[in-house]
Amino acid sequence: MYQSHYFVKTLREPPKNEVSINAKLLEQACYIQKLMAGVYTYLPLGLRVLNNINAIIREEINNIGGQEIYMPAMQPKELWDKTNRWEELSNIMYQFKDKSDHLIGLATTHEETITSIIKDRINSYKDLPFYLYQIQDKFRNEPRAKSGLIRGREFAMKDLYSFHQDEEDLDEYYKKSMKAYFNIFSRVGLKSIMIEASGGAFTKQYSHEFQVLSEAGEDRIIYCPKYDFAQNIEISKFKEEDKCPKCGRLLKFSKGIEVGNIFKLGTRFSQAFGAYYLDKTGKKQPIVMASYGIGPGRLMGAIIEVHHDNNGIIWPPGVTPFKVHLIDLCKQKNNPLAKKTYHACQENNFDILYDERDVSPGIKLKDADLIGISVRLIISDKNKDKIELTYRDTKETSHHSLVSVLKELKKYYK
RNA sequence: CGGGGUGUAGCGCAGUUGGCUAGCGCGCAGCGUUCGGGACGCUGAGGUCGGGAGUUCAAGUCUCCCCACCCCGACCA
Repeated sequence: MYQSHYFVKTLREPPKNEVSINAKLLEQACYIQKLMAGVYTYLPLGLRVLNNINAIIREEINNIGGQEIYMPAMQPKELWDKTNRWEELSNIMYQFKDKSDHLIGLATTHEETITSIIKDRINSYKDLPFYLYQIQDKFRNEPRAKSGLIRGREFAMKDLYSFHQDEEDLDEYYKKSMKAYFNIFSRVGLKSIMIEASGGAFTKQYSHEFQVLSEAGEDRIIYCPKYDFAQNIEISKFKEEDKCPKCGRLLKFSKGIEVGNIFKLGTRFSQAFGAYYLDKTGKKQPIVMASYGIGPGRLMGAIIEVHHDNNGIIWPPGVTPFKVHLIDLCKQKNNPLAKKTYHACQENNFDILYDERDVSPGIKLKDADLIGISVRLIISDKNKDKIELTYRDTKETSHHSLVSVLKELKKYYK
C-alpha cells in the first residue's frame, strides 16, 4: 500500500476534548473517528487492527469447537418478554417502535436470541455439547460513554454460547475456554489476569473476568504480584497489603480493564425458552448453558493503554496493522531499492505500508512513530545500499541487505 | 442522572470595559528553493463564532433557554 493514496491523515496534535490515551492516539493517528460519544468509525488502519484481533479470536475459539454464526441486532420485544428482561434492561437497551407500531430493541446481548434459535433443533443428549459464537455489534445506552474505545454505546463483541447436558460437562468446557482466553490475550500482546467477580443480577454463581491491569480501567482489583490470586474489590474480603491466600506475598491494588468475561448461565434461559433435551433414559432435561464475551474494540483500546510512548502507539506484532512500514527518505523519487523492498515484502506476504510521500523526513518519521507499526524499514541516501531496520518497541536499529531483512522479518513474525 | 469543564476555518488557538470588513499557527491549492526528527519564501482558497430567543444604535463578547463533547461520581447482562 502506497501511503500517499492511503486514507491515513494524521493530526499534528491530539484532538482537544480527549483525555484518555487510546482515544487521543487512535484519533490523532487516523485509526478511528468519533461519530458521537461512544460511537466510532474504524478507518482503514483501525479496521486492519480490529480484523487482526478478530482473526486471533476466531482461531482460538474455533480451536475449542466454536462454530461461527451471525445474529441480528434488531429484535422483537416478545423475545425479551420470555425472560422479563424487556423492562429490566429498558434503561440500557435502545427500544423503539417501527412504523407498524411493533416494539423493537437493539440487542445488548444475545442469550435470548441464541436460546430461541437452538431450542427446536436440539432434542437429544446426542446433540450435546456444542458451541456457537459470533462477532457482532452490541448496543447499550450507557449513561456515560467514556475513555475512547473502553466504554462505548455501539461496540463489537465476540459472544460465545455453550450448551451442555449437565454442570459437569459445562465445567470441563469452562476450563477450556479459560485457556483459550489466556491465549487470545497473550497473542494480542496483553498480560491478563483472571479474577472472580460477581455475576451481577444475572446469575447467583460467580463469574470470571479477565482483566488487564491499567490505570485506564474502571474496575478495582486486588491481586497477588505473582498473579496466582486476584479478586474484584466489589466482592473481595482482602485488601491491599493483606497476605496472598495462595503464596503469602503482599497483595496489591490496581485498576483494571475488563477485556473478557465468562458466565455460567445454568438453565435460566433454557427453561425460559423451553430448550430441553431427552437424556439416555428418555427423560426431559433443560440444557445447561454458559456465555463467554470479549470486546475486540475494547481490547484494541486496552492494547494502546498498555503499549504506547510519548511519540505514539507501539503495536504488538500480533495485531500491527501492517507488518512493515517502509520509509523512503531519498532525495530522488522512486528509489529502486525502496521499490524492490516493497515488492519483496509483498511477495513474502508481509503487509507493507510504503511511505513515498513528497514530504520532509521529519514528517515521515514522526508519523511512523505515531502510527506505531512494529517494524520500520528506512531507505535513505545516508544508508547507501543498506536497509535500516528499527523495531518500534525497543527502538533497536540494524542495517541489512534485502535478503537479510526478509530473514529478520520471518524470524520476528514467526 | 448529580457535579465540573469546553464549544470561534479541517486541526490547535487568540479575540480587551460590547465598536470598523473576525484574526494567528498548522494543514490545504499554486510556483520556486529545501531534504534523517513536524524546512522556507511568495500567492491563494476556506467562517451559520455550537443552536435559539432576548437586551442594545451595535453582540464572538451581555442575559435566558437548549444542544454537543470531555472529566469526576452514580450506573455498568
